Amino acid sequence: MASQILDVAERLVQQRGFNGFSYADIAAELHVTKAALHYHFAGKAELGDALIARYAARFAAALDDLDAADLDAPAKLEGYAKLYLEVLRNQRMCMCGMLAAEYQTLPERMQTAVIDFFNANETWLERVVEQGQCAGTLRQGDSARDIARAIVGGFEGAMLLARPYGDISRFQAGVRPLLAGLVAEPRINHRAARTPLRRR
Amino acid sequence: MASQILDVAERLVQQRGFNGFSYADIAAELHVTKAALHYHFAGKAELGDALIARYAARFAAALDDLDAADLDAPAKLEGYAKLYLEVLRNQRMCMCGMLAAEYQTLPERMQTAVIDFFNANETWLERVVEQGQCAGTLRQGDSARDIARAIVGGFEGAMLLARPYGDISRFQAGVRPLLAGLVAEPRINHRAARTPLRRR
DNA sequence: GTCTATACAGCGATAGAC
DNA sequence: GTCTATCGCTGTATAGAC
Repeated sequence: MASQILDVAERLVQQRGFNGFSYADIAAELHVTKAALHYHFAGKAELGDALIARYAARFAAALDDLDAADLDAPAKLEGYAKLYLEVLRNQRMCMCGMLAAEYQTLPERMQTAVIDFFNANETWLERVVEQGQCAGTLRQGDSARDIARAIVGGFEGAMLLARPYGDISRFQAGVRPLLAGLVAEPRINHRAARTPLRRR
Repeated sequence: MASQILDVAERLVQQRGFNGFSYADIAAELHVTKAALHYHFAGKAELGDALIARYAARFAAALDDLDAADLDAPAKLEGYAKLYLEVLRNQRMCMCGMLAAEYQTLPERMQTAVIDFFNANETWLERVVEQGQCAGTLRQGDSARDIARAIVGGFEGAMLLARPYGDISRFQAGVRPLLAGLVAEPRINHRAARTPLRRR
């Protein structure tokens, strides 16, 4: 039961925001009463904690899978983009992107958890970017940390805007130039070089 | 009076979201009653309409100023970034970025107004990018439209993430690699070339 | 674990006096 | 234009029976 509650609440947070749904919404959808929900999650703050914890764990597992696949940096970034695309396909915003907007209104524990989520994302991306810069598949110039921040920000922002338009292709269109600017130019006399994320 | 109401409401929307504040919040801050607010704005939906209209008009005027300054494309983009930076400095999110997150919960007229805001931004950026591509100051490769979308998305996303951290430099760090990837490489044998937004 | 019933605060909104 | 007073509704949360 707890997991079904989380399923419904998760969708509602991602589509309407933490301040945009109520226990009554969840209860109605599951055909139970509000009181039943309070048995599983004492209050909305605790429900929020559980939502982020599960979401972050699932995301971390997806990143582990990408690491295990032994891909080069551009391919890993492409896989990372696919994670976002899947969320968008369900007409949702990234949960923590949504919560970032509402940040000032969140209970303290949720605030900390949101920050932790983005820290984990940035750390993972930073390693990928370092890998790519060493291998020469990603452009040098900015620090791996700054590039990681540009990627998270660019992806979250592209999602944020694609959703109101109801147009997934807007996400892809907005992300492509960002990645194109990060991937290293093929070296002179290396005409045959190509990667999934090459410009054009 | 109406403009003071808008001032307070504007700050509350940008910091807490449209679902994160109430008439009571505004009334308390202005030392008036809720009923007084309803005299100026019939309902929250009408208040929201007025908020976006004023915000969008102010933003459009700022873009006009940038056009009037007769700058090259990278300088215009830098000026555009400064607009975002100023909002962030006041510990706020872009109003329409915030509303984009809450989009599904907004009254219909507000939804339309949010879309219009982003359309105007993209159109302006698209012209700037075209100008830069023709002049050779911005990289070719992606369409001006896609690059414009990447810029709006990247900026909104960088804001979205910088605010929870309470760290303005995060915005700049996240935006720099994005712009660096868009600005054209200085041409060979043009060592002296430099623009405000060059890589490094 | 789920229910009924209820408490109590807050919400957006309105009527009518001043 | 602003007030007092109040409405009807929804919000989160709890007590206690089953």
